[in-house]
Amino acid sequence: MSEVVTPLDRSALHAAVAARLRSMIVEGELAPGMRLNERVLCEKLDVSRTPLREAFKRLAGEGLVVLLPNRGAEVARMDRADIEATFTVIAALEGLAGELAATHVTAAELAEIRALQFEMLASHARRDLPGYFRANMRIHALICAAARNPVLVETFERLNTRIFATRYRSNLTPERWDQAVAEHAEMLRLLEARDGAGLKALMRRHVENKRATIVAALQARQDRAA
Amino acid sequence: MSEVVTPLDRSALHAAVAARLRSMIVEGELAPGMRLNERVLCEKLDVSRTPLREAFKRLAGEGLVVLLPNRGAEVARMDRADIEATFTVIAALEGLAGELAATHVTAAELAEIRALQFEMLASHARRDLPGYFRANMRIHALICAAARNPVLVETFERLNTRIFATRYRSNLTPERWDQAVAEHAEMLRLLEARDGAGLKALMRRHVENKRATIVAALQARQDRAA
DNA sequence: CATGGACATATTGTATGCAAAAATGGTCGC
DNA sequence: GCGACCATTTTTGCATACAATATGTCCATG
Repeated sequence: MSEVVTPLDRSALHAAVAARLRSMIVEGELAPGMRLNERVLCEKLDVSRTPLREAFKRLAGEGLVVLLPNRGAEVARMDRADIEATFTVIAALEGLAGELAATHVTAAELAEIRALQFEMLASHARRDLPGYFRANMRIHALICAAARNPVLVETFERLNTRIFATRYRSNLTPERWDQAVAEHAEMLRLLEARDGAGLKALMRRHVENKRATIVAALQARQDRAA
Repeated sequence: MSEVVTPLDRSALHAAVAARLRSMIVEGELAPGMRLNERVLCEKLDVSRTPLREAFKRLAGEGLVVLLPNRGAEVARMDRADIEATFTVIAALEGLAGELAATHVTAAELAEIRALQFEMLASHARRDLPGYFRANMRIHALICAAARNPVLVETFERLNTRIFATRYRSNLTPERWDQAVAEHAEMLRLLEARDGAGLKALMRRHVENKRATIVAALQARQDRAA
């Protein structure tokens, strides 16, 4: 196992450890279902067990980690049904975000979303999937922020974090990719038109389309395995 | 300050402490903004600092507690805007719950919701507000459960916990109370008719009406204070 | 009287020790 | 060869000790 990657901020160790673990989980370095061994992680992060255990509890509260009584902690597992259920809720939340953003979005935000839309088109043209997802993700986050509802932002982030790898590191067929780009163009148009109802419906559908793609891919993988 | 109320389950102390604190926060025994002094709570709950601090971190992950660097923890404060924002998200979530419940609700669940509706009518007739809220709350929880989406349930509970006291211990004008009861009758009718779209719209509106009532009450209180 | 600084106290944050529970491994019996 | 059982090791959970930070108090000074 590798050594300490980057030294942690020694003030507020538990928070720093939680942040590091969160990122390791999101990046897949700590895979779903993986057991979180205290001794190993203490050595790796160069901290004692106290802040590490406190970080576990924090992440358990966020739903990223599951605590097993007397058996420590593991990265939360997500089966197909969990992922589908999570996307369903996110679809509703993003629908709400779109609806509210249409009312509250500022000119500066709209300009930034336009810029990101072009970045996304560039990545699409280059078939640069990581670049595409980066711009895509920022557009979704910005629309959510433009809703001016901190609870919505927090809830969205919380759920989005859990399915981050699934959502933003999946494969896309050329058709589905084209469709997603077209949906984003329409999203931008509706946002510029301040059409809350339209944006709400589209964003919900957009996320539900993503859900369908992901679920189908997971189903196919499951079938291949069987 | 009072002594230990009920001894805690000594296995899984941190979880037991978290549960106890959660209930104390929801019941208002630990009010929003109140500082959580470790020594005091250790004595009161008869545990050492370790499980107590782990419980703090857990509740922070759930958003019930805020951690202040080097200054411990306090019960999360909720100003008028936070409460309003929370209701807005809950309204969307309950809308989704209604929509999905219309498809997935079982006959047994429907029967129980009918029974609770009658209980609620009884409490309303007696002007028994606590009894009314008890039945009311259980109906909302049951519809949410009937949606068959564990992520929705978890997210709903998480947000509902934060505004629990506000939502379920508020005052109601006779008119607003009558209106709420009427909305519940309509909710039941739409659920029986398996009208997902109708129930979605109604539940969202129902919660948004509640939001308006609460926000107006908070505003009035604020004005009086000024 | 307000203000600021030094000291004392209280509180929080991290590391470590100890006990209990779970995992491991090896031996025996079948 | 396989599985059950027991001893050993490992790991977790809680308590406590120690260090660092924040808070409160008192007095001196303007």
